[in-house]
Amino acid sequence: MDKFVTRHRKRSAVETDEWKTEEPLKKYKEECEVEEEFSQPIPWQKIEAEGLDCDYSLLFDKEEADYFFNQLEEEVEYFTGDKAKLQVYGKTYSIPRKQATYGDEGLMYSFSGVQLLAKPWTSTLEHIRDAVTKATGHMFNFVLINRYNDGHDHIGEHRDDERELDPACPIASVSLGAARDFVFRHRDARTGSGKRPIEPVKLELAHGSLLLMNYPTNTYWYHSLPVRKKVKMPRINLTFRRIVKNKQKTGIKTE
DNA sequence: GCTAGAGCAGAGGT
DNA sequence: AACCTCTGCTCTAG
Repeated sequence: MDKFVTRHRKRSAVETDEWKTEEPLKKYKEECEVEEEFSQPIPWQKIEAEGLDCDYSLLFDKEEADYFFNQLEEEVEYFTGDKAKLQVYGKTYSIPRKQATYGDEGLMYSFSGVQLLAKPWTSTLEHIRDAVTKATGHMFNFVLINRYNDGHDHIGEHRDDERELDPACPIASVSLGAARDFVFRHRDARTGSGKRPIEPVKLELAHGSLLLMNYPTNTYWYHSLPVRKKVKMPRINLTFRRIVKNKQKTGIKTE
């Protein structure tokens, strides 16, 4: 039996034409203004296990999420060429997804051994970032964007490199587009000696959802976005982070 | 309901 | 942190 914490709460609208209008942005801005006056916290779902501490919520309703998805599809410039490749066991592969990075001016980060400069925030990304800040109380100076074209695109099990991240600031993962399964596995439940029978924690990341990964989740738990061949539509994932300047080194991978 | 085959998902090796 | 292979599970057409 699956133990998914959440199931499709809302049907994805990516397969419809509903978002092809300017109305959602107007409505979103109006709602932001209303929220200023009648601000009430969004409902969070706590996800906990040994050494794992996450919070999950629906940050955007379907209309807002559709709008942001569409905007990002038009705006985001993903890496191509060598920057979209990766060496594993001596072989070069194209990474099974698309990636892009945006952030505060001058922020450097390392990826697959190459130092790159974060692109400047777009207005859409600033909107989303500010919504996340408003919902969480945390500020972010960097976002890594992963685009999964369909259920064949995926990311393998990994932990985020915390050495250049501010551990007091959670990683905030916003999902837009197709809902995808997301799996946490405790490091001690993986292969090798000293293996312990710790159940994986599985969730489904819905269109418009926000997953906060709090300390010390990334110390003990690996996470992945597994292949799901039945998924035919794209998903865009934004992981907002706080990078500590002068502490930057290698190996950001994300979800 | 039952069965056989296809396809999917997960684990381990490289 | 990628793919490949192997194994076991689930789904479905007949």
